[in-house]
Amino acid sequence: MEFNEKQIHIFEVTERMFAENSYDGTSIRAIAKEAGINIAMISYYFGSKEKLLEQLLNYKTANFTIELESALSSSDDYLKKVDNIITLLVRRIHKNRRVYKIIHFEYSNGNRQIDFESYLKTKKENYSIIERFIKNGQLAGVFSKDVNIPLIVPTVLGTYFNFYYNKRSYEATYQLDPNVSLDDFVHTTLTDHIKRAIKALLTYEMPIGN
Amino acid sequence: MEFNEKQIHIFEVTERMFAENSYDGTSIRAIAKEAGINIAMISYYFGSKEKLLEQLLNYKTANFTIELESALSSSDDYLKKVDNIITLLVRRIHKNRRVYKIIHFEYSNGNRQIDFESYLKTKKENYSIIERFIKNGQLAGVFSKDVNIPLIVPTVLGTYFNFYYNKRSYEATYQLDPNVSLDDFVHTTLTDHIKRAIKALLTYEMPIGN
DNA sequence: TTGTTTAATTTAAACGTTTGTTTAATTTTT
DNA sequence: AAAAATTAAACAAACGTTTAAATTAAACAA
Repeated sequence: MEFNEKQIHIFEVTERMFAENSYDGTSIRAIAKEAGINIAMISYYFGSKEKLLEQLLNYKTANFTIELESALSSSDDYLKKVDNIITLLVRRIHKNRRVYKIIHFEYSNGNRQIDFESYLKTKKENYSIIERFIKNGQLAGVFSKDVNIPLIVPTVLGTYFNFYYNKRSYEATYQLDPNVSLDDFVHTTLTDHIKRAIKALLTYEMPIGN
Repeated sequence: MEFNEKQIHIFEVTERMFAENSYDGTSIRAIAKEAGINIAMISYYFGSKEKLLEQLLNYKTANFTIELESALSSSDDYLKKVDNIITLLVRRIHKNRRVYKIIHFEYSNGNRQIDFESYLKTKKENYSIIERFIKNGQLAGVFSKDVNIPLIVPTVLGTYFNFYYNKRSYEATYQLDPNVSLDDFVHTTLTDHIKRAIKALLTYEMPIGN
């Protein structure tokens, strides 16, 4: 799919508004006003509001084949490669947090039918790369053998999004340093925590009796 | 706040519909139809749709003071207590996953003003209990000293919710055993994974050079 | 370059529905 | 007889979508 500048601008505005106020909480009039266009342009360009959502999701997730391969082809050791992967993952989900939020709330419901095959395909490919890396690490004796591999990425992404979705109460509970921006916190403290958790998980050997 | 049977029934219906179709995606007519009542009853009982949301959240989160104390006062060792806490946490969030989803979307937006002080207070109390437990474990030499304590619960909850919010693509990617119910999977495989991750994180000592 | 024609874009206005809320009358309970 | 609960009907406002006219851009022949 090719989109012109105006369509991409509508995508940017729509992504922000859908993420903040949900699909049904955002009227096409509000989108048009924010984007500086006439409401009829949305039907003209995308056909309907629902098709706008579908094309938005496919456009925004089209480049989700992250550079995992290059991160894994370095000469670093296994634990350093884990760090590299997590740095990449957190950077991507933080950059794309809004479209992820839309997916979590509008697509995860089975009740919306969206053509989203390309997203699922990319997800499978990314998982295969990570799975192979971990299995190699297990064969090399670095990683523990009884790890639930499919649940590792959910732990990485979940930690980030649970922080993001609870930012409001998180700030109230822990009084974050107001001089540290969200971006800084995510790419330092939060990323370090996730790196630590995953490296620990991958190298953990159950104490006897468990 | 005291609510009669009819109000509680409306809460149950509303919770499910708000979680599935969002606040703005659920009309009070749809709620009334599903609950078998007249639409005017919602204004009569709750004042407005927005006040229904507020009272729903407060009602559904009123009992979030989980039995952490009892789980920590047992004679189990520290690692077994971690297991106990996680079992409790996962049970609670799974049981209350719908209201959590509403909170994640409708409240995490700063733009909705809901009186939710009691929820924040409970959260702080629960965190204090967990913080004290971990610090005791650190003093006892069981837990590592350089753990980010405020981010531990986000990792527990986040793993669960990332699975829940991506269930649709998760199933497509990993072909879950269709004979294992969601409840079973959560309380066995998923809970075990989280237990392992947190115990590993709490006992992990960074290799030299990191 | 010109003027002319065709296509693409943009607009304001209107369409029928659905929205949350309120009213006033009715029924049920106390 | 008084209070509480329930109902159908109506309200204006907002919704997604479509229409037909107006404007702009592109293509083309001279």
